[in-house]
Amino acid sequence: MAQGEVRSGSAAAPRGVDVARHAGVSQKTVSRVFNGERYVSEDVRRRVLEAAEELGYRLNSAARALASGRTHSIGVVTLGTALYGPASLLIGIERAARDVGYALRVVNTLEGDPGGIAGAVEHLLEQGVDGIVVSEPIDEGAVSLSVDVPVLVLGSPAPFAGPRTVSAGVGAELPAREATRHLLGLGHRVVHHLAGPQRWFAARDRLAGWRAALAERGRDQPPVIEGDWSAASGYAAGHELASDRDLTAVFAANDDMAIGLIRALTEAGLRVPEDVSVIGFDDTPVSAYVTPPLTTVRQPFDAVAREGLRLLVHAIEKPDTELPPANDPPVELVLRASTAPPPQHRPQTTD
Amino acid sequence: MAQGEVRSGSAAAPRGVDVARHAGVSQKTVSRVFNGERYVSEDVRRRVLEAAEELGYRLNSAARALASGRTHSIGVVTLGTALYGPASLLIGIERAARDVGYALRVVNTLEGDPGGIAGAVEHLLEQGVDGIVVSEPIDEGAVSLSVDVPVLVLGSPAPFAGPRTVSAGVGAELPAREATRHLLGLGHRVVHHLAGPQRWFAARDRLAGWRAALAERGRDQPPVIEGDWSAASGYAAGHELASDRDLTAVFAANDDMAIGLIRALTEAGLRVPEDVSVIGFDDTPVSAYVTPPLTTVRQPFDAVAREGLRLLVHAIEKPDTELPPANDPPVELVLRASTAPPPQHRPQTTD
DNA sequence: TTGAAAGCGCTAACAA
DNA sequence: TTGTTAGCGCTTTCAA
Repeated sequence: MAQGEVRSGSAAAPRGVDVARHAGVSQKTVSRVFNGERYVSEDVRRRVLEAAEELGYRLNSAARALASGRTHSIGVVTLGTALYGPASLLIGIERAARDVGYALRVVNTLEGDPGGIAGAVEHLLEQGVDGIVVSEPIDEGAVSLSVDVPVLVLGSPAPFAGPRTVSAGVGAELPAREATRHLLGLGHRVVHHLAGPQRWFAARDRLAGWRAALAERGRDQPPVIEGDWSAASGYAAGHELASDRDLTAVFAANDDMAIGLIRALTEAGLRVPEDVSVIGFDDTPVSAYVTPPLTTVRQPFDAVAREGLRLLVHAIEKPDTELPPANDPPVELVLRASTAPPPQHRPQTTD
Repeated sequence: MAQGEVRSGSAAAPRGVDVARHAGVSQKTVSRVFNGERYVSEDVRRRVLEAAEELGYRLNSAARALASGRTHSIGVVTLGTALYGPASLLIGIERAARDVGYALRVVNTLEGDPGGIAGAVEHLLEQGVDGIVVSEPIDEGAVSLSVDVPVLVLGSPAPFAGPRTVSAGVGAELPAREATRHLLGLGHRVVHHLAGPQRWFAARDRLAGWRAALAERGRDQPPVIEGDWSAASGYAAGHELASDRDLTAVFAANDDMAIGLIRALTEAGLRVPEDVSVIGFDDTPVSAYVTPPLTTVRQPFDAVAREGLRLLVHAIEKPDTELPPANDPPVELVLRASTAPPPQHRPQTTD
């Protein structure tokens, strides 16, 4: 194993003045160099950089923040991060933030946390951030916040009204509708929905898309079963649904639930997709490799995060100019083996 | 939808002196109240709190950090966070950190990033952190860092030597050995290993455990196949392994690869567990619901994070006292349906 | 193109 | 128990 060595700092950290003295310039000039300001001669810049290197100088971000009022950091409120969606969004946000020179502060609010999202936002505000991202929010009723920085809401139309609130990745309804249409197009007369927890806006959108697809074909809407995103809840739902003689197709609000659902159906003696078709949502990395490989909806998490951050940074850095046009990245239906036409031998009524 | 309202800040944020004036005390007293210091009369405390509430006062953490030299925040370097393990660790870290009053700054270093872990650490140091967590590091050769804060390395024996380096969750070898033993105990003569990427220390530990289990029984070690943690890589490996007539058991270094592997074996006409037993590692939330439900090793990510943070915070706050004894939380073998005795009909040689 | 001076809002050290 | 004073290391403003 390659061992790295860590030089533990001994004396106090060098400051800008130390570098300045070393380079024979003023402290302000050091500041100029490190902020990439204009009006620094090439010679001076080089000398400052050398001196800084030699002393192991690092800008002190606390001092910088205090003097400038800007922290160059963005706070993220995320829920249930171990879920594939939120985790993927977080990665995308970090990436995009770093690319534009912002650091990330993270607060993870699990459902049921005292204070909820509002508390998490408050916490971030105390830490000092130039902007806030609320990733995949849930409905916590009326929330009143005193926020003086721009807020980006990811994965739902902004649940907080506010002059400096932007959003991205709000397009879950349409793909949910398409997923349902896909099943309908295969010939299924009824499509059941295994919904996500309805406090999540993302879950509501999917439910709405499903309803819309059924409505446009004039189909009945069977009762909705609500899960909690977990495979375990999908499994429980599957046991319930398996007793329904009319069951031929289910649209699950995420892949994990779809996987649990399929397991339960399999245990009940139903084959997927021969007896029952199942479609998921998210396209997690394992979804293509479960049995049967899951037909699902792929979400462009990275693109959503990047797009959202673009808007947020604009709102931070050019507060008085208009927002650039939003272009939500496209969501994609991924056809695999868990969906098929309904079984022939089942009784079929006419329209 | 319940709409929250956001009161956008208008004037400049109130400062400690403003609160002080309002409450008729000195600024220092306000500071005392907000830091929970002793020697503040109940009456004064109440007045200060009321004034602060009224003005919407919030401590300015940049000023605090500048004056005190402490940021009350911890930086996390994490790799490929969408993986279940790292994502779970991150949640645990955030939780544990918040519980002890620390905020979190996150840098996500993907494999192949310029600068790698060292660059990420440097980045955190610039932001100002009181301690650093390196979660599930990979081997990037000799790394030389000038770090003057304590470092916690999660999931591997510290790859950075250093006076203020602690570690937790380093026990992957033993459970890997037990997983292999389980297969051996079932009667399998050979256990193959589908390894994780060997730059990850976590993957090396699992490989070592597998080797150790085979060695203690004097069994041959078949060639190791190396994946990249993904189900896709497990699938590719499965196609390779399926042609091996002797294949009856595989220990995969994580659940995702195990799932891909099973898919490939299934496609090759091999049944799991009747023909081939497969055991995974991690116990992701879907592992119990794939077909067949996966026998695996459950990692106590939350406990590991909590334990590690306990050590880190000790190193931060009491740098001169001895570390409390480490107690790595236990890892647990979860028996499900993907493992069974080897097929009877296969030719069996004697020991 | 460079520099000097004046804070940013807090905590530390000391006094009262 | 409370207050006073002096920085923390930068950026801002203004002057040279």
